[in-house]
Amino acid sequence: MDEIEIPDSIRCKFEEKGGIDGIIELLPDDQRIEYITLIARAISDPVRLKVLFALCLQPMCVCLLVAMTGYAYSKMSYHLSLLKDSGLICSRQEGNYLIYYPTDPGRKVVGLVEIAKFNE
Amino acid sequence: MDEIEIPDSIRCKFEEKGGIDGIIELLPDDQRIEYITLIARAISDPVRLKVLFALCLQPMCVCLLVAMTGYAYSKMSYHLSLLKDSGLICSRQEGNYLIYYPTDPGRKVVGLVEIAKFNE
DNA sequence: CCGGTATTTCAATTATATTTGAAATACAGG
DNA sequence: CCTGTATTTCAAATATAATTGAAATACCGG
Repeated sequence: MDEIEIPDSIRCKFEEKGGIDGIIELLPDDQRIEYITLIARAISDPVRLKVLFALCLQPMCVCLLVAMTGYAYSKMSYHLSLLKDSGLICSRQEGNYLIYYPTDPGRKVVGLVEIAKFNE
Repeated sequence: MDEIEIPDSIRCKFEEKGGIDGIIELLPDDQRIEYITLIARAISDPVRLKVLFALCLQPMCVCLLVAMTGYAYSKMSYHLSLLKDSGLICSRQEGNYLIYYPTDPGRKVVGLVEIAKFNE
């Protein structure tokens, strides 16, 4: 099936694993890949990541997040909606206020990031 | 210092933590935040994530990655450069071929993602 | 029901990321 | 040195994401 030249140093191991098709089978399925990239995109912005961390310390209303970051309301609202759409945070209404707090996956993501010390 | 109204349900805990300034101090520092977002951006694309997973299974030359994904060379090269710039993969030359393989942080990222089963 | 506060939504703009195909580079073997 | 293969680079085009400020919504207390 493969008509590709494969460099000697990897051919043997590569073929042991069933070639390209074998490797593809060992990869996470597309649904999982999509989910991971969704989460990664959500935390790929410094303010969104800080907000997620902060909410894990303390649920907060939008006005506090605005005060914490210096962002405009509309900007914060946009970023909160991305975090919400990715399932990392949610909110409850209390009077005039919307209190945002992390979901279980949100806490898990923060936990994993904290494990990863990346001490290069 | 804060001239913001804070909803009752969170005021107490919020002030215990030192208010906004207290919470900001508990957050990861900016350098760390930037590093995490760099990594997150790198794996925020499905093909880049698959490539990283695949390289953890088996170092590969570009032609194999191209065959695996169906991407054009120039496209694959662009995505490889992003993964490389983020420090998740690197390469060694062997004759005509460039063999890409994961760095330690690259393997660590894949390991963390594998831990995170996100069984919602 | 009215005025005020908290927050979101919207449309227009700007910025960033990705794709594309052609041309350039780099190496191996004859 | 010439040819072929592997890969990258580049500039132009396209697509996606983020910012902005104004207007809309939602809820509260009087």
